[in-house]
Amino acid sequence: MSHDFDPVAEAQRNWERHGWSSVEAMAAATSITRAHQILLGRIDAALSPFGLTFSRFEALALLHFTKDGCLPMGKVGERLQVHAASVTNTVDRLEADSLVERRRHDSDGRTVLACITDAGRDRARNAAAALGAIDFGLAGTVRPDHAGITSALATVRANAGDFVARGS
Amino acid sequence: MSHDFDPVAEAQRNWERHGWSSVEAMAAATSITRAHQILLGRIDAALSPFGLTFSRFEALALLHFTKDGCLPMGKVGERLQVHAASVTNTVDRLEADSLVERRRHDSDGRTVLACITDAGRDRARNAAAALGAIDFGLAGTVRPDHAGITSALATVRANAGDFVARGS
DNA sequence: AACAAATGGTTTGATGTCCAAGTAGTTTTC
DNA sequence: GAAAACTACTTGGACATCAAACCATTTGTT
Repeated sequence: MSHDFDPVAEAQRNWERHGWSSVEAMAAATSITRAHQILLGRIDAALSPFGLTFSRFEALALLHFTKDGCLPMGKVGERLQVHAASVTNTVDRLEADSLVERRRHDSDGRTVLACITDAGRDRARNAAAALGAIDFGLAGTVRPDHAGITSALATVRANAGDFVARGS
Repeated sequence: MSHDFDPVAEAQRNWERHGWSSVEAMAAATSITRAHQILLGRIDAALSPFGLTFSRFEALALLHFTKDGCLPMGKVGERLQVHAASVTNTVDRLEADSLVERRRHDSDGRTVLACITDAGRDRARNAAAALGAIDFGLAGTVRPDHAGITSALATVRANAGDFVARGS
């Protein structure tokens, strides 16, 4: 499975050799891309026994965390940071599996609520346990690394407007 | 654009509240996913004027870096860490744009070589400059952060077999 | 030689993402 | 109160990815 070299280091050498700019940024971006690919592969593998993908799991968990298990489609996309069209797609599949159901909003006819079902809650709990068992694809790294990763990427997310960086 | 809260911190609170495990790993994984999403969006936006996506650019750059501009399809997938079917798709599009051309291998009839054209080299150089101009989507972060991100993710990649961790 | 196994690519089908456009339903404005 | 503007969601199109099935060419075995 392993290579004779580190792909990122190799890319760095090539960029330098050709005099291309922003080598450090390139390495960081490539690392993020690769890490994402690795994690997503492991996570989806852990979730497949439950008939879920990471996207669907995230939506399911989000609904599970809400007060009454419902959330307007738009809010789901906002929280998960995905396009509205993706939410439609995700909820379609979850609904086909009876893990979520669509309901009309009482006072606003435009709004569609996605509501988690009891089966959905069970599925979410079991899937979450499965993800915990593989440490979200990060098994093999030690705990301190988790915080290191999170904080190293915090600047990137803050810069994109994910949250307002505060003094504390 | 920014939210009232940090989505990652919010998720962390929810996981803790429900007693779900591996909270730190979840936060790290979520951060990686989100950072990837942010970067890919910016990178693809910077590349679209060139008619390229990040995938196509990566393939083009890889070929540009080789000795004679050619590489077997399989090697491309290996280096870029993508499925063979994705390479076929990517090269199809690059070829349609005359940035790459397929050639037969001299001694092995099974092998197909992807070779970058002169137009492909020009496009690669210009696109690389455009990516450098936006610091690979990391503009806004200061240089030291780049190395921090790269090293924080190195353990993840090493653990996945991207490279053999060495003493040095 | 002759047949079986392995290798290299492509094709097909299912997922997932985004964007752009379209359809309702709601609010604003004059 | 009717037209204009806005909001919420769905649909359709373009890409990218992976898995599995399928072909063609080599290589290995007997």
